[in-house]
Order: sequence, then structure tokens, then C-alpha cells
Amino acid sequence: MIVSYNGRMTNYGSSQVNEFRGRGRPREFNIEEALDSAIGVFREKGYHATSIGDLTNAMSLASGSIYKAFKDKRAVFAAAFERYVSVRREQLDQRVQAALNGRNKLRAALTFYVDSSYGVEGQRGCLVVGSATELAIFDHEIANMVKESINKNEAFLVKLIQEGLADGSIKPTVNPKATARLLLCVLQGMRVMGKSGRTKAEMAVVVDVAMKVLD
Amino acid sequence: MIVSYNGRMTNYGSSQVNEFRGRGRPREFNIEEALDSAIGVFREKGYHATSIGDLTNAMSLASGSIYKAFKDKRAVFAAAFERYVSVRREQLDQRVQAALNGRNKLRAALTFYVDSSYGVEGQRGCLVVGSATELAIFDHEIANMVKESINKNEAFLVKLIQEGLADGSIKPTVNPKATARLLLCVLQGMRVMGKSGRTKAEMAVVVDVAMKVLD
DNA sequence: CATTATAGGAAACAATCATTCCCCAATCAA
DNA sequence: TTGATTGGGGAATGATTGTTTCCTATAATG
Repeated sequence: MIVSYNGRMTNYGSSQVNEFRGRGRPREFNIEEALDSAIGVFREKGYHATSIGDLTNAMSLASGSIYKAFKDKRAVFAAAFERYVSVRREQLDQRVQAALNGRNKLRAALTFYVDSSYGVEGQRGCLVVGSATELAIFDHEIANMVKESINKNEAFLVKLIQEGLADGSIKPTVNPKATARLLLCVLQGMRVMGKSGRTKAEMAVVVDVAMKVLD
Repeated sequence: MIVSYNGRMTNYGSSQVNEFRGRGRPREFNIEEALDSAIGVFREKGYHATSIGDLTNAMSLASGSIYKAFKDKRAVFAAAFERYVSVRREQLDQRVQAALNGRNKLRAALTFYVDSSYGVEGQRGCLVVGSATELAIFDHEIANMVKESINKNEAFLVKLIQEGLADGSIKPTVNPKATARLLLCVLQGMRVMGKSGRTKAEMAVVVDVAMKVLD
């Protein structure tokens, strides 16, 4: 959250309130919007198949402008990855918070992943899963970002299970850590399946079966 | 199984018995061994990050020789993919056949994936999962190969569940299709997790929890 | 033995890529 | 206003890529 992967300190990541303006010509584009565009390309094509040309098209920027905001292509990816993870985490939190007990929160989490794993959205894929498969060996630093993201997801699931154990919606025989890890596999597997064009109905049936591990 | 992705018809894929020899200088290298080397590189680096240089190193061949045996890099990948899928299917069959009933066969399948999803082997990754994430949008033909491979895996799981229903090792309340699809997610998710360096113990606990969906 | 066809391998090639450079525009400090 | 500093855009650059070509070697054919 602290590190920003661009050459110098920019104001992206901060809100409108903290519109710090340095010397020189101000940036004309919103860096978060630009990153959202980059996220789209990286999700679809992955890191290596995405050229700077693809990024200039998607971000509506010239290559020079991109290199003014980011050190290199890798830095664009790293920033996009961080934003992707943070946005997704927020969306997941929102969905989960709406549910009333631990069990239903887990169901909400599963349903959230269903909604990301079918049709066009499913085929665009998950940046975390994509980076895990493509960059685990290629780039240690990004691989660590992936690991951290996955570990946080796992811890989040553990938390939800423990919540369910506490509120009585999940039986005390359930092992939080083991069950969380299995559910993590399910979620990631759903994103992989989504890549090969599944329907909502196909993915949705997975939820009820998955919930059985909480019995 | 019928199509071979090289320029002309070669004898790779056929057994020693059918050692058809055309005119001209015979090939000095074993094409299946060469493909196994290619599989290793593609698994670790993916399609785009693997250069012809990487392939010449791994396969111990000059670029010219590779292009004599295969139309282009894509054809090398396609052949490697087909071999990977076929070899893996054999290994999985072997493991599963050793078990005595449907339930235990499913456990054997899960355990097979555990053994592929930890340590060094886990980090090398799965060519199917990798191709699904990297090539789903990039290359329709290979995307279809991926889909076919995943669908066959799903059908295989359905078969095992139905076997379990028939031999009484799985309760009749279990829905074969839905449960198979969930287990498929689990298997693929395990390969994703394996990419970020998990231990055997970490992955193994998933099996017992997953088996609960058969209750 | 001569011919034909293919393999092996290195060098050459054309295309593409990530990155840099340069010019102009916009803002701030003085 | 002037000078310093940064951003926008696009051409230029140098490295790397996938692919082809060329030459030699080796085997089968007639």
C-alpha cells in the first residue's frame, strides 16, 4: 500500500482532497483510470503478450507519457496489479459484509467469484491467477506480490469461517485452516474455468456443492 | 489425437513398431523427448516468454532443426500441449485404477493433484492451466484444445462419481455433474496454488476437506 | 554409383519490442 | 516576465524476436 511503482512520487492513490501539485506541467490524465485500462489488457493478454502499443491504445496515452508516469512496462504492471487486488478486495468486502453470519458470508464470497467467472467477464480472467501462472518463475518480486495476495485471501476465508464458528452458523467440527485452503482452491479454480467460457448456470451449481465442506 | 501439428507427416506419436522411414536423412533426435523438454520450458515460462532460443537450449537442437520438425513456435507448443495432456491423462488413469471403488478413485485423483502442486513440481505449473489463462483470448485454436482437455477432465470426474454411486461408496444424494464441476475447480485451483510455492503438507489437507462433498 | 530427399546447424533477415530522446506545452517560483 | 521543471506526444533507437536461407551431412532409391 505504501510503495508506488513509478519513478517519482506521484499523487495517484490519493483522493481528490490531497491533490498535491508539484512543479511543472500537471498530469492531464487520471492515473487510476489509466491503470484500470491497463488492467483490462493485462487480464486478457497477460504480461508478456501485452505490448507498449497495446497499453498506449488502451490507456489512450503516448508511449512517452507512459514512461513519464512509470519506470517501465514492469512498473505499469506492478501498479496495475496492486490496484486490481485492492479494488477486488473492496468489492469482495462489500459483498460479504451484506451477509448476516459467517456461513452466509462464505456463500456470498463464492457467489462473488461465480459472477466473475462466467461469460465475457470470466474470459477476461483474474490478474492474480494469470500472474501466478505466468510470472511465478519469471519475476520474483511480482511473484511475492501474488503470494501475498493469495495469502491474504486465505486469511480472509479463515476469518469468515471462524466468524461462522463463533456465531454458530458453522459446526465446530469444521477445521478453519484446512477448509479455507480448500475454498481458496475452489475460488481460483473457478477463475481458471471462467477463462474457457462457462455460463453462469454452469458456474453457479458449484456454490451449493462447495458449501457442503462447511457441514 | 489424429492431427499432428507439424508441417509434414512424421512418425512421432507412433510406437517403435511403426518405425516408418521416409527417404532422406533420418531424424537424429527423439521427438517425444524433445517435446518433453519443450513442455518443461512452456510450463515454467508460458508461451510468450519462451523464445526459440529457450527451446533450442532445452531441446538441444538448432533453430533450423526445430523448424524442420515443426511449422513454427506455435506448432511446437501445440504438439507439446497435446503430449502433456496425453501423458498426464495416462498418469492419472494409472493412479486412479489402483483404487478399489469410486470414492477411493476420487481420493486418488485428488492426491495425484496434490503431488503435482507442491514444491518444485508445483512451481513448474500445469500447462493446461497456464494455457487457459495465457492463450484463451490470444489463440482460439489452442483455446479449444484447452477447453476440450478441461471438459474431458470434467467428464472423467463425473464417471468416477457415477462409479461410486453404483458401487455404493458414494451416497445417492450426490449430484454427479455439479460435484464433478466443483472438484474440477479444486484440482485446477490446486495447480494455481502450487505456482506460488506451497508445501506438500499445505496441499495435502485439502484432500480430506474436498472429500466431504461426496457425503 | 548417382540421384533425391531430408536433417543439422549457423548465419542472415525482417519484424517487433521496450525504451529513449526531443520538441513543445503547461505550470510554479522568482 | 523569465527560468526551471514536468507532462504529452511521437519519432528514433537498439535489442530481441521468430523465421528463413544456405550449406553440409546422411540416408534411401533406382
